[in-house]
Order: sequence, then C-alpha cells, then structure tokens
Amino acid sequence: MKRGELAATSGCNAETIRYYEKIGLIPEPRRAANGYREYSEIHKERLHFVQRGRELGFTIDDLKSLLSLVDRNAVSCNEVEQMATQHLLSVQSKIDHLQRMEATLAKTISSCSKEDVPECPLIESLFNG
Amino acid sequence: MKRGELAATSGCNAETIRYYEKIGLIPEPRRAANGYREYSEIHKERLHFVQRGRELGFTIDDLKSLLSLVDRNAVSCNEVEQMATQHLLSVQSKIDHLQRMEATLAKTISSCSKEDVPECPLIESLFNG
DNA sequence: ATAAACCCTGTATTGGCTACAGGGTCAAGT
DNA sequence: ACTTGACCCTGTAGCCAATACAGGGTTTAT
Repeated sequence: MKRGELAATSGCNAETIRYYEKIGLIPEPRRAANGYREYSEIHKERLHFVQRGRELGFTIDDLKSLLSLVDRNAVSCNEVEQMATQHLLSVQSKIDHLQRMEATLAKTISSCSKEDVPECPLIESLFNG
Repeated sequence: MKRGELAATSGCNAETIRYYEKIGLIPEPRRAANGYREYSEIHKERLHFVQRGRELGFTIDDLKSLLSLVDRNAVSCNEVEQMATQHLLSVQSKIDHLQRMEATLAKTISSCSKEDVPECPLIESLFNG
C-alpha cells in the first residue's frame, strides 16, 4: 500500500502519516525500489490505533506510552486504566472550563439590545467584568 | 508603571505583555529615559479587556476586531453580538465534542477489570473501535 | 561595592499538525 | 514516443498563543 492509499482508506491526511512516522508513532515501512513507502496491515492497524486515540483526545505522548507497552508486550490493564482515568479527568476539566465560558457568554449576549447603538453591554463587560 | 508591576497587578505574565504589544493588541507605551516601558491606566484597561476576552475564549483576531471597533469609535452592538454569538456556537461545539470523548472514555474505562492482566479491553478498543 | 532583582532585545520552543518548494516517478492518453 | 497529470520523495516553514531563554544593561538594597 502506498502512502496515498493508506491516507485514503484511513481518512488520515497523507502528510500526517509522514509526520507520525517521523515522531515514531508508527514504524518506518520498507521502501519499494523507487523509494516509495510500502505500508502493510501492521501500519494500518497502528495508524488506526493512533487515530482512535487522538479522537479521544489522548496526546501524542500518551499514545507513545500506550504503544510502547503494547510493543514491549507489557500491557498492564491497571496502568492503562490509570492513564485513561487521568485523561478522562482532564477532559472533564476542559468541559467544565468551556461550560463556564458558555454560561458567561450566553449571559452577556442576552444583555445585548441587538440594536445598532454604540452603548454595547458586551464590550462594557469585557472592559469592566 | 513598569512591566513587572503591570504583570503583578494584572496577573498577566510579563512576557505575555510584551507579546501582546508586539502583535498590536495593546499600544506601545512610552519609554523612560533608560528605555524601560512606562505603562498608564490606559494600558492596564486594555490589557484587562484582552485578558477577559481570552478567558472567554475569544481569539486574538477576535479581540483585535473588537478593539478596532472601540478605537474607531464605531462599536455596533449588532456586529459585536454577531461575533459573540458565533464564538458561543464554537464553544458549544467544542463542549459537544469533549462530551462525546468523555462518554466514550468513561464507557471504555468501565469495561476495565482493573487487574494486572495483559488482556486490556481499553487497548483492544483503541485497536478495534 | 556588589549582588539580586529587575529591564531590554531577539530568537527558539511548545503541540499537532498542515502546506509548500523543488524535485523524482509512473500510468494513461495522444 | 511523448506529454500530461497524478502521485511520491525530502526538507523546511507556518499556524496559534504564548512561554522561555540567551546575553546583555540598569536599578535597588545591603
């Protein structure tokens, strides 16, 4: 499988695949005689893992750690669970933060008269809030 | 007021103040004879506006637009409300995204036996999910 | 007098990609 | 046979919003 094909079937940007290789998230594939990368199922699975992990918001470093456990055949469910729980907490704290923003924004917007006047409570609240 | 003092009273990192100045978010202050920046209340208010805006998640560009309206004495409540609403929508979509992550993470974590075994459903779900 | 604590400038780094420049290769159509 | 376009290669620059650091100068306190 060439890079474009892997990109097409995985939905991952072709440049991103090269990037993941460069930073060591997926192994370097062998090369065809012309220098083109030749990907196998192994790479596809690995890329899929990374994509899933990124969708769930794990950092590149998290994924490196998880993959290194897998590669060393040393997956400890306990350890993995700890990382995931840690990550879940950080996701929850981001949600919390955004919800605060949301509430303040909504409240501020609702104070707006929506007319074309210069006294804008929204701007005021940024200056004085 | 020197940079460090403005940093201390505003809670904004001193380097960040310099950065905001460089990108044109706050005006260049006059300089003392020794070259040190001399900030006035105007700068402090401006910085406060920027800090509030950033806390609410507005981008630097958003804040530039808002401040340019203020500076041109051309604040249109209508226009401001549109920007804020647009931003609120993007915050809500981020929340939505994170909540999906949260649900999936929580579900996956709950499938974990929490024992020190190699069969890790969490890892499995990243590979196969 | 000297040391700590500030200030100055310019530049590099972070994360997670994405894009581009400047080439080489290959398959299809004429 | 030849050209065109689509792919592939490499290295490097750019994005956002800061933050950090190197290598100086100045001020303040002891």
